[in-house]
Amino acid sequence: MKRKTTRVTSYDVAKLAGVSQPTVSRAFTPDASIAKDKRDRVLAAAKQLHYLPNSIAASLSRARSNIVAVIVGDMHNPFYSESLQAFINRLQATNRQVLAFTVEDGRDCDAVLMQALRYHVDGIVVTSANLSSDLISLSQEVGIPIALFNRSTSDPALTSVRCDSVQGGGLLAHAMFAAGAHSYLIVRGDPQGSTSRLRVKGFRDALAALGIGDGSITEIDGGSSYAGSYRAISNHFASLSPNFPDAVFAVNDIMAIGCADALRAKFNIDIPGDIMLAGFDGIREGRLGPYHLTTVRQPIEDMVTKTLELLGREDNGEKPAAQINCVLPGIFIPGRTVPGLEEIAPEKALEADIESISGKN
Amino acid sequence: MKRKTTRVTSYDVAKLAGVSQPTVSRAFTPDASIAKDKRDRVLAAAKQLHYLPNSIAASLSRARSNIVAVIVGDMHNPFYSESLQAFINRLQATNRQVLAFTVEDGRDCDAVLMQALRYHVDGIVVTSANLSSDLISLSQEVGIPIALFNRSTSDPALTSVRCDSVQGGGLLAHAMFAAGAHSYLIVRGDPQGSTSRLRVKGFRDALAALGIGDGSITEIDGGSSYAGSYRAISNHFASLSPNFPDAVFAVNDIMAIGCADALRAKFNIDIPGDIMLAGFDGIREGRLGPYHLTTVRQPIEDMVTKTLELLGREDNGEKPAAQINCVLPGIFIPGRTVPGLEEIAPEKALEADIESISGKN
DNA sequence: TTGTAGGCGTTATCAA
DNA sequence: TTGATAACGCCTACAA
Repeated sequence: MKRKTTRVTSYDVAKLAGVSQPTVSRAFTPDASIAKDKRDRVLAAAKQLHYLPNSIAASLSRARSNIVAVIVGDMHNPFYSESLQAFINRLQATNRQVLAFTVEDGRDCDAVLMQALRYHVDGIVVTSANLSSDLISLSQEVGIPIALFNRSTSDPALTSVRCDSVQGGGLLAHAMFAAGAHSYLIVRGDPQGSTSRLRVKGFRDALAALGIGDGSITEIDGGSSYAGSYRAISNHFASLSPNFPDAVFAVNDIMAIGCADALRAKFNIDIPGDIMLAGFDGIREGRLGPYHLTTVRQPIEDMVTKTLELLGREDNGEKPAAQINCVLPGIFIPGRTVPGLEEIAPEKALEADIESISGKN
Repeated sequence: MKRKTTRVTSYDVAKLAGVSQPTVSRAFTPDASIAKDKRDRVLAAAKQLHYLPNSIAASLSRARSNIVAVIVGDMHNPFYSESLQAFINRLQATNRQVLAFTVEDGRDCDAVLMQALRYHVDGIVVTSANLSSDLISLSQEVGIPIALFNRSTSDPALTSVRCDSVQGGGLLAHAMFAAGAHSYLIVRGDPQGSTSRLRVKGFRDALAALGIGDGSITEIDGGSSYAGSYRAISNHFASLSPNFPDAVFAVNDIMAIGCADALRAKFNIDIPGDIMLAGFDGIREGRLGPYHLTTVRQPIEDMVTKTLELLGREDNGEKPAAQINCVLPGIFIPGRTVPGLEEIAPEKALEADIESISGKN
């Protein structure tokens, strides 16, 4: 069976360079043992023929694709697009590729995961999505490591990397308490998700330690999105008119931004004059002029580093006996939405904020 | 030579199911001719063995990877992360994968492109990045189609899909003129990029046709980013104090947002009371409460459709004789930053705005 | 509809 | 250091 092959292969290069095909392969392998003159001759021939090594074939032969799958749950939340970007940058720098997937609302993550497994990727990063335990065991069967990003898990088989939600929530509670808040409104996120729950827990625990009783704390559901929290705030205050809290804690920045917009537009509330506000994540949008959100930044770069390290470790067969749950501390970012904080770095903060936001065309 | 193979292959499944290996392959091929009972038997065996077809091997054999590379220039600009998301969603729906790359400032796009070519992807989408003509011809040599997204080109060999910058700029000029603006400030983007230049051209041409002379128009460089335009506005008005224009046109939304923040924070200017403002792109952030930016939305979905269609067409060997430059019209989005527009859809606009923004955790 | 045989383009093994 | 040869796991062509 003959195929009309149109692509240039290593055999073509070998013939032109007067060497064997494996020698061509060696010429393109960094630390291969090959005479310098042969390598030069091969590379010259390759350039002349416009030869490019076929990574797909290499992957098949090497049983290693140099591809990492990144499954992003909600690209609407800038935190996740920032995370995706971080993964792409980091992997690109080490000559690995990112196979990117999105999943709507953590729904049919399984189908997507299956795709990734079929490509025999070196590892899979899952951000905020729900995977079935079937798929988890399948991935282990196949030998492809999975790591959860920004998500904790009770499944002992899963590795995860996340920011310390409890500690972060506590930092924000302390800041608002120190600024004089007595009554609090918490705008929750996804009730299924561990992230929202832990942030709320950290916040409440800290308040309790400070002597703030449950009677001074109200919780509402913010639907985990800008629109959801905008509506939640609108509805909540529309019903019991003047009963405004001193402080609002939204479990993530995009929701906090929704709260800010709703409070200002619907109720003409000054932030932080009338009500102070805090979010969580440290997304770039939170640094925009109208917000200057007080928040806790997730250390994305460090989290990415750790995630890839854990994936690589498992990939080398160092299957840990126990589950690894890496929890990194969050970084408190003072903003203008809690009074008395900006003084920490009056002008520098603004400049830093501006620099941290970009956007070319 | 024996390899200690650990993975389950189609041969294992074939043996268990009592069929030949190609039959296993057929069982996993949607429209293959295979008896129903055999397919069932194969699928049962596959499930039992946790067999997953190896897409890498399939790609090699089929000379077709079902992978499309998407090279994103600037993930800091939400327009590009939205575009990337659109590509991922669309391709995922048709069982294709996205190999995602980023390029800093369109600099060493070539290295990244080379990576993509090596994976023998089915096509490459390039958004806002500069590629050398060497690489372009190489890709043609190799037979991998490239399409530019949101970028025009003079290179006759390149296919491109973009929004009509000239028409869009014109729409915004008309809107601001109709709202009573006599003097204009244009905040430019990347001077190298065609996008910024064409948007400015469309804007200026329309103004000229309306009788606004060059003397009433000032142009400054906004550095193509939030930070750049924030600084540009700050510097520009700091020097010649009270000489404020009636209207500001920033060539993209993220820059317009930077302008809005600077105008408000540094000069206490009311938008649109003192100065009206317009952007371009239609990013989600522009819909946030404090902005409600008047802008022209790029029809991302249609652009993605068109891009993939053109890539597919070339992939089927239908190499067009001439360059294809697809230009789709932009959609005028009335916002609150130009007076007298919101009346078009008073309450519905806001609701629509809220719905268009999400963000789960 | 099914099986046999060969090829996709590389890397790994082993002997020279 | 180099070359012959055998995998890698699948798909395609062809014959049965």
